[in-house]
Amino acid sequence: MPPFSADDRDILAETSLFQDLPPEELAQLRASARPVHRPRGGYFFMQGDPLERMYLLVTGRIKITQLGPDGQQILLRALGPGSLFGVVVLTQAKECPVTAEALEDSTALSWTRADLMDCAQRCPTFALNALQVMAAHAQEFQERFRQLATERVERRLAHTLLRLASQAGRKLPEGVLIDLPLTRQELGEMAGTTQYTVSRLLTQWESQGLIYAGRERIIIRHPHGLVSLAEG
Amino acid sequence: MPPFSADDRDILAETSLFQDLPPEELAQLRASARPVHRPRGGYFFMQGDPLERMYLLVTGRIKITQLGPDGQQILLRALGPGSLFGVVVLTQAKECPVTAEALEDSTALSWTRADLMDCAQRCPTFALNALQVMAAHAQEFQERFRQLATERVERRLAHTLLRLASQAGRKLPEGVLIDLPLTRQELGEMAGTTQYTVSRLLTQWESQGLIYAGRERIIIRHPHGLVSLAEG
DNA sequence: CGCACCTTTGAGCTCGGTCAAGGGGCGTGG
DNA sequence: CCACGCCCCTTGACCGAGCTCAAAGGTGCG
Repeated sequence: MPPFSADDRDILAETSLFQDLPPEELAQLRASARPVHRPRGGYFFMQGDPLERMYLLVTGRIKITQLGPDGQQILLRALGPGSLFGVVVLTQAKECPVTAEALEDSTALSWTRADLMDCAQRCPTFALNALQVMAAHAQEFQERFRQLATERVERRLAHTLLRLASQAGRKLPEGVLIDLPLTRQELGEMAGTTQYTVSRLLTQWESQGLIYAGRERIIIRHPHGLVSLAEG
Repeated sequence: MPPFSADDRDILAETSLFQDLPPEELAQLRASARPVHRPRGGYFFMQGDPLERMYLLVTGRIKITQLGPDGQQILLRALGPGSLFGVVVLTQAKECPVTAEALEDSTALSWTRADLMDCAQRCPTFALNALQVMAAHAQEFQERFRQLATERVERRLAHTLLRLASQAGRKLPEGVLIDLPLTRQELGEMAGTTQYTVSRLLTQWESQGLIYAGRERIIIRHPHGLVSLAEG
């Protein structure tokens, strides 16, 4: 079996980290990619593991979580096909700072630190792309930090839903489906609140016709309504 | 007047972004550096400005703040000599996402995006260094995001003081001075709380002998005491 | 000396976290 | 196909950490 299919080629070409690379570098990266599969509930890596690989999700859904010293968990990101994770391997960090768990059966391509660092050494474009990716993360978390510090739960949850919709939204006749199987608990871990508060807010918004709230399934019926909640 | 002194040379060599660069690149960077001065209360850049320059603080103190859509401000970082700011100019972002204000009379060296990008194109080491810097930011804010989402005010403020001490601490016979003129208000904006709560906690800690709390001046007498508060 | 701003302290209140209980959907195994 | 059980979700009641508002010292600078 070849290590990748025609689909994988598309995925590499569509990933911002690999934009504008010379063909020989792309070929090299394709050759050094290793496919990895994890069943639902499996881990690509766990917080504290030695940091060895970067991943590009091909199929499935995963979540990135971080555990506090007292066991409180937060959900940093929930990702679908085409998303990178473990980008931190491009730095000199020794341990995984987060955990990557499959929400569904998932497959990813993966590269070792050495492969990527070699590429970065040879190809400034790659290093600069990586810089963009890192900077986007830093920006996102700065922004979420501000929201958490200054905004009420209702707004934060509205922002969370809108962000999820923009990252993993699928257009349906009824509205935009958030195409990730997230529980109330997990939404709470993203927005910085509890499952109970999430449940109450979603129920309220559903009764106002803003959303449809099902089991691990949310459809946003009136995005502009949510936006006005999120912005005040 | 020459554009930089012997001190400036030391500063470049000591900055992680410029580590391990070939001598000709370093020389080029020294040549393209532009000194900038701001009085207390002045701005190096403001949120929303066109993003043009990166800065390296040579003397003085500055704070990096972000303004929410409703005018709520948070303080992201407070920096002393040797610190970089405006690193985001290395990306393709068009606007400053934050404001940099001088807490004291301050001077910095600055470079344009073009100068830096040229350097990154020629020199992979520079691009990789930049990647480390960005990654460190992303990590820090991920961590602070988790703290804000999961920890009580008391712990967050303890963490904030310890972080400030590690970044801008000066050893004194009585303890570690946080060498930044921060008000209770500003500490609150860093820890995600109000000036009132900060004041109450500092008073309490002072009465326990953990710290000395003066006007825009804090000395940590028993770091390990604060650590045990911060960690539980 | 006076003013601006930093800091403290008290009183009251509210958002949202905690705890407890119960309903419901889905998958699995019989 | 049905039944069981696990997990997800909802709802109510309570309550407490910390925010808000108000007022009154301090402190340094012009």
